[in-house]
Amino acid sequence: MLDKRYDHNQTEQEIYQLWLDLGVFSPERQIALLEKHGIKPKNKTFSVLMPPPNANAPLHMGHATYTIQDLMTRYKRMQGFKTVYVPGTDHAGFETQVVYERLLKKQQKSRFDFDRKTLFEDILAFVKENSGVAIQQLKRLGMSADWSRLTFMLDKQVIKTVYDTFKKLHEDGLVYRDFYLVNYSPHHGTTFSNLETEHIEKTTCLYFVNYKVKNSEEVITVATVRPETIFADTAIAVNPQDKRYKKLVDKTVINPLTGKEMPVIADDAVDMEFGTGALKITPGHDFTDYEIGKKHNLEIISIINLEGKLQGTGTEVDGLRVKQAREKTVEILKEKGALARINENYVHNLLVDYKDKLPIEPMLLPNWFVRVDGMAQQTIRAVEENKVKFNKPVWKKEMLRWLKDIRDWPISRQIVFGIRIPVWYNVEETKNVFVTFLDNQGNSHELLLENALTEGFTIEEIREGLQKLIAPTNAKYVIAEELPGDSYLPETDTFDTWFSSGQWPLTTLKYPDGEDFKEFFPTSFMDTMWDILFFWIARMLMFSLYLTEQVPFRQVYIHGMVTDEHGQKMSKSKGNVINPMDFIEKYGADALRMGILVGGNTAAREFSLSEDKVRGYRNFANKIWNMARFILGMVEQSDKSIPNFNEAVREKCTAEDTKILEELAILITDVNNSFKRLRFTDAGNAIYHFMWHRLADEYIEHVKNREDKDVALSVLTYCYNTCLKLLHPFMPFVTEKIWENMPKEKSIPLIIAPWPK
RNA sequence: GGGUCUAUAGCUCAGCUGGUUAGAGCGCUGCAUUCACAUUGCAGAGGCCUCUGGUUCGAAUCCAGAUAGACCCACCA
Repeated sequence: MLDKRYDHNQTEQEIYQLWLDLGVFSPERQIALLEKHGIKPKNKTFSVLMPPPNANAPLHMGHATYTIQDLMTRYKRMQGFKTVYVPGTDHAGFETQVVYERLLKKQQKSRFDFDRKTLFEDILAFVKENSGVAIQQLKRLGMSADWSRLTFMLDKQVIKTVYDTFKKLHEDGLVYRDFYLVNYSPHHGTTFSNLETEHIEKTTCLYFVNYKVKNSEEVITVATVRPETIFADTAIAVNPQDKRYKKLVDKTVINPLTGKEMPVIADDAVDMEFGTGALKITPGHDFTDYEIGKKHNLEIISIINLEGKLQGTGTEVDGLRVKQAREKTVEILKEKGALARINENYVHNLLVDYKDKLPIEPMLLPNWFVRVDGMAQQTIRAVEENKVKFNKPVWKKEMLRWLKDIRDWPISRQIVFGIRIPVWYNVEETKNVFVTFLDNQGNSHELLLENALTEGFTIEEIREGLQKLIAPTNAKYVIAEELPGDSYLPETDTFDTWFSSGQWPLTTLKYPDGEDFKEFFPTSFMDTMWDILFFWIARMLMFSLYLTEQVPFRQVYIHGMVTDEHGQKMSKSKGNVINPMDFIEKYGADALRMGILVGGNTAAREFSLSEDKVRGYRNFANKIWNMARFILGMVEQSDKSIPNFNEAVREKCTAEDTKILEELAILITDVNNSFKRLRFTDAGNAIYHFMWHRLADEYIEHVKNREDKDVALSVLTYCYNTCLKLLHPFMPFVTEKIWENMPKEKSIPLIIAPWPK
């Protein structure tokens, strides 16, 4: 009846369709089906939220770890919990816009050719066009998610919740607007949070520049990698302990480029050991200098604009990009004889964005911030009190460390594809806002609103073609979802993606009034990788505690990164990237799932996945397939009167039978204990070993020689069917397919068959 | 600079609160094919458990140090 070899491709499609037809992923339907089969469900729920993959990108191997979530979901579902696995997709604002802009570039266009609204609609259409892929692939992995509950990050109800949260934060005085030195990427045209930046080592020139002391022959030499920012210098700082410079403190020096007088100040932040021990202070373009500048009340000068070009120096460097400006500035310094020397092999840590590793300019820009210390305190308490559990102590520690050191959260992003910050500026009251817009003819303008109005543009025309708006920090505004009146222009910044995804448990379950929220919140199990522990897990905890005073999930499972067979991170440049779909094609989703769940320890920081491993588990699928063939063949031969395993059969058992039954009982206990301890590898390994090396290699061989085949076959079928149940959460497809064909008492689908106790 | 983790077979890793002869998968070697399965079976080789000390009747396991590697956070111009 069954083919000699197990054909995963055909079976997996067929079985997934079977589950969809049953509707069993829906918790309501699950309960109805259980009752139909006369099984009493547990009076408890189990809920898991899927970390939303990017809607417009295909899955990568990291997503194969979603099988951890599906494993728990299936395990609990079989135990009779009312179970829901809620899927969703993310708009991934910044990432998606980057991808889309690359497409535009190929068409010789750029985002500056479109007004906000058009650009947003175009990107959304692009995402929608591609958004089926990720979901199709999740289905191929076997995710038993309730697709009727699918949430997209830009769904109406999500935006509604995000806006409500923003309003509440504002009412509670936790939102503020401030000029602040932020991580600005001239390349991407947006601000980043500290979490979105990193440092890379780079060899550059370290320039030693002389600053003359006023009314004296003396000079102070300063070491810098950024001579172009000398135009914005407002002081020289030395360490108060530094004897070399003691007599120069409070003296005045002359800026070699601008000729401006600036003070020499003393500050502990200066490292005597570094360079010359004297530090030039540029509060407008450096984070340390900004702090020092504020402390000493220094003027803050900004000479780099949003395109990364210099402006306002009154010299030939104006209009040059930072790199060229630096070369030009060095020339000028040389001409003026202010350049002492250059160290050309200086290695320093350059601040870059996480995406393209391009330089970040610290820029003084008005930004929206969320005051987070209160929420952080609340979260620290919840974590310390173990309201939320982590699978390893290290993650709890990491979480607390980050929360205790948290800074206010800049939530503005200057990208279009996201949820717009629902703020409107009354431009009759505040006219000194800076606007970039396309007029009726599609020509671009970049100027002060006042001037635009004088030039004859109407507010409406500007609003329609608006690309970017920068309002001063004291601008009057109202919070509203829709245009509040004719004299208003919208804030053009969008929320940081993590501002909306941080509310994922609330938005997917339809906080505050939805049925799902009442029934399934707090959720039971949250699985993700450690790279977004702060980005996402921390933010979800903070938002949920702030809004509901409850943690959003009771158990956090942090899994490691999937690496190649040598423990190397998969990356395009290394050429070792494996597409999960290739493995599914070749070896089946069941085999890939086993490769992830059992082939390595998912809780380790990294775990390797090799083709050999997955092939091995494909072989295992075939092995259990053939065990079924053997059993079915025997049943057919033996005049079809194999008794179900019961007390009568048990009385006739031989020593071998009793032994295998005892071992099965131990297996069940072990597997349940392993699940309790979230040690999936142990559970899977135990089942694998028992089925292959005990049941197949030994017991089946024994059965072949038995006189009382009825008894032996009854025991064998019982053991085998029990193993199918245990294995189902790991290898759902092949087990369900075999289950359909096995002799058994009840014809309940394996996916909801009662879990062995 | 602050913090964390790892080191066990050729490879990838288990080995949990110390306790017989240190385990698995893959790979390797030899043998077996009208048998449910060659996507198989049987047999086998292969380990100073990184090093040095310490605690202990007993250490892969606990402690200290060394060496090597990985990561997180912060960042010095």
